[in-house]
Amino acid sequence: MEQSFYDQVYEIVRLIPKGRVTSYGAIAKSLGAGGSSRLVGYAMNNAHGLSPKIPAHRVVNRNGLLTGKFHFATPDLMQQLLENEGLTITDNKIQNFKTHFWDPAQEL
DNA sequence: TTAATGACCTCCG
DNA sequence: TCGGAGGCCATTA
Repeated sequence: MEQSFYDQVYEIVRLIPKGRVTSYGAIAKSLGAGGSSRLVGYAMNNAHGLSPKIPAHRVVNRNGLLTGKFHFATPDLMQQLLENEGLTITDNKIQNFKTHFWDPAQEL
């Protein structure tokens, strides 16, 4: 199987530095698929059993909201992981999201 | 090949 | 300000 959109997503997600977060749309856009923001989330669905582990908890929606937290082993896992990275989560939302935002296109 | 799905994003009321 | 509906596009069955 050739390097599909998935692999691109996985690679970028793995490049997310500790304590940083990004959005699905930003990843999709950096891949040149601006409109396929949903594909990023879809890829994450398969990223569950991949190795090395994909820090999907560092990927949130445009509002910095933990929309996909229910897809983790436990809904609290995502928030806990982010807090463990030094981030602050309130109401399933990342505080200072803009400050901790990591733009893949900026690194690539 | 066709049809259905999805951890999103944006617009309209 | 809040809620609902549509659109994008690749992957899977």
